[in-house]
Amino acid sequence: MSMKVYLPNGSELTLDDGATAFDAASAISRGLAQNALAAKVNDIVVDLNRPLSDGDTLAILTFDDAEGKSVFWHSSAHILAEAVQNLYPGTKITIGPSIEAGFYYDFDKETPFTPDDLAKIEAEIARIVSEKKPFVRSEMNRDEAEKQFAAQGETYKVELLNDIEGDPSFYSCGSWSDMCRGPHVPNTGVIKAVKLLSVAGAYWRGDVTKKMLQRIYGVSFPKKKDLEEYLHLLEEAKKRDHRKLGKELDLFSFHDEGLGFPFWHAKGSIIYNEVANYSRQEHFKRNYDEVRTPVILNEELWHRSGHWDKYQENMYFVSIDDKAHAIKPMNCPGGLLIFKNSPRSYRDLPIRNFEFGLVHRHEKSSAMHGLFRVRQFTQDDAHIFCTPEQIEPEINDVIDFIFSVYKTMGFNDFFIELSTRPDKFIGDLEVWDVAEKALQNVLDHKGIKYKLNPGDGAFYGPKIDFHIRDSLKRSWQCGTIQLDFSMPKRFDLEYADSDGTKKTPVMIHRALLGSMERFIGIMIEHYAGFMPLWMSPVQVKVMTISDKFNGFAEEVTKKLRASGIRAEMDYRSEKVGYKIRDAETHKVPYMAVVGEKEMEAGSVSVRLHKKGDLGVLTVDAFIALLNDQIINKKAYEE
RNA sequence: GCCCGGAUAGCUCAGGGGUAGAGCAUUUCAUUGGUAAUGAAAAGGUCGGCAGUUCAAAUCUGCUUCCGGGCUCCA
Repeated sequence: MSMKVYLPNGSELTLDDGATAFDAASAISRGLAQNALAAKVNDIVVDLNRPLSDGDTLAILTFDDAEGKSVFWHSSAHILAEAVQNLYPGTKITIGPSIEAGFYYDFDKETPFTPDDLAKIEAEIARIVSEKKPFVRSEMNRDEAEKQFAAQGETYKVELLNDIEGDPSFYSCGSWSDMCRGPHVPNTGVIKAVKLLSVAGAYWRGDVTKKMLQRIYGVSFPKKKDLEEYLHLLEEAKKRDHRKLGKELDLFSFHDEGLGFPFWHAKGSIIYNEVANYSRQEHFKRNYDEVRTPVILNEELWHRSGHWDKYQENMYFVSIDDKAHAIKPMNCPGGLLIFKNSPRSYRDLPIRNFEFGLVHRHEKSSAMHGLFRVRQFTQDDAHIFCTPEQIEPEINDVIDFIFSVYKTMGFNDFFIELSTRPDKFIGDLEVWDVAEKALQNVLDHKGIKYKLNPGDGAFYGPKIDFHIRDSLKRSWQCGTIQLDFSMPKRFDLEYADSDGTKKTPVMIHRALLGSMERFIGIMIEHYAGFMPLWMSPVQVKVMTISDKFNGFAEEVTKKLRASGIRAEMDYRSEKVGYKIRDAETHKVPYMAVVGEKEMEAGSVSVRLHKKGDLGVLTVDAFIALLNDQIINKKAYEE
């Protein structure tokens, strides 16, 4: 008897009855059979040795597939756990999933792992891999499983068992086994290269009230070369770290005198101001008005807004004339007071008030991270007050606005999350439902892919967040759009509608870049410090072949600066190669080399960083070239 | 807040119970050189802070501050 299965490319494959996914892979090609890690049958990822049925759709998963990687890393975590229990008997196992890049396993062990331990564990893993032990799936009656765990002292597994419906499945490698849904790679031998990266504490089930476990992070690959490449990539990524580049390029610093409060140096301030100027222009184009609200406001306001209830621990307080005041953690209450200051008509709506709002939040010191997580930052914030009918078009426009700004900044790779009502919220349930639906509608109508994050909304409304990854692929929230029916009510905002009745406006909180600090940090990493010309702190370095041409070089520098170009001259009596190297390492985009020929012709030799000599241009032509790129905010061609 | 690791010159880092090392950067002198490092010299440090052990601590121990990697948190 034979059966047919359907492959991803639409073709069908005829197999003997009882054939497995591995048999199918072998039938397709020997290479595929060699690289096969798992299979996807009717959209479910399963073990390769699982028998197929007639009519199944089948995809063979290799390390090139995201799901293949995930199985590979999950199996690696199993081997890690076995290695740890072999070396450190009495260590309890918990969970060990695959993650975006690699895997981890959480252990309960009396003494924490040391870096030396990691090396030993790696060696034990290599031994297990060399045994090429098959992963064998089995099922066990749950009572029996519980008995076994109790006998082994695997208390965490008992707890996990309680959350499972039906009988649990197990995967064993030789004598070692772990309760697991699977699937797994065929045998330990496929995991050729494993590197344990770090140890960290992690609460059992992510709950602070529970015990802290010892987590080991690792990564693995089917080939040694892949691991080497990955580790090299990691090293390269670390060189892009904005904290490192911020120091090297003299952009910003942090000091013990004000932990978490960034100091913007001259060069960093230029980037900051260029971004802010650009933002202002774009807001102007889109009919926003810029406002400015105070940094300190009395405490009562924060009670009214609900922030005090929820975030007082993260707020700073000061006393003025014996009255309690708070330093603003958000700009919205100030924005509400501006709206409330004048009578409003439906004809005024939507009102779009934009603000570079300087906020302070007391983040835990352990949470701080360069410019990404600070205690003082500036939001490119806006509050849109509108009628219910205007919600969807306004949100639609904001999303377009964000896309446009991110594009100019050079970001195509970001992702979107829709976060819904949290446990601690204000306002009515029905209103929340309407608000969530509105956000979802806009996203759906625009055909935007997003991840749903249930329970992660702001306390006053649901939100759409825009996340961008840093050089180490950690994601950070940047843009945000939050729909709020509660604050306007709490602050008794109203407008006169066309029928003369008073109505409460809807408020949309939104930020495009989010935090200026965070976004600039992300940009520094994105560009590896090679900022686009328009925001480069130094756009041109003028340098002479010898001191004899300093006079002319000074004229050139002056002329460039008179045209608004940030040019600096390197006066040092060094060879031009030295000055070029210096400019290159400081990531200055353009170098203007001046010698005898240039002085006679009134020209400069133009050099672009990373590219090299572009030839000779007259000073005017050079200025025109620069201005074209600056005004149009052009990116460098790669 | 919790777990682990770290802190030596402006930067990157080596060293290690007996008066502190390198490279780069800085300053000075010589050199005036055509697209990623000219040569020489000088200067630069309470080895994060406090206590303890010791004849002697940058080195060992404890505490503490800050930094890094995670967990938790992130309006």
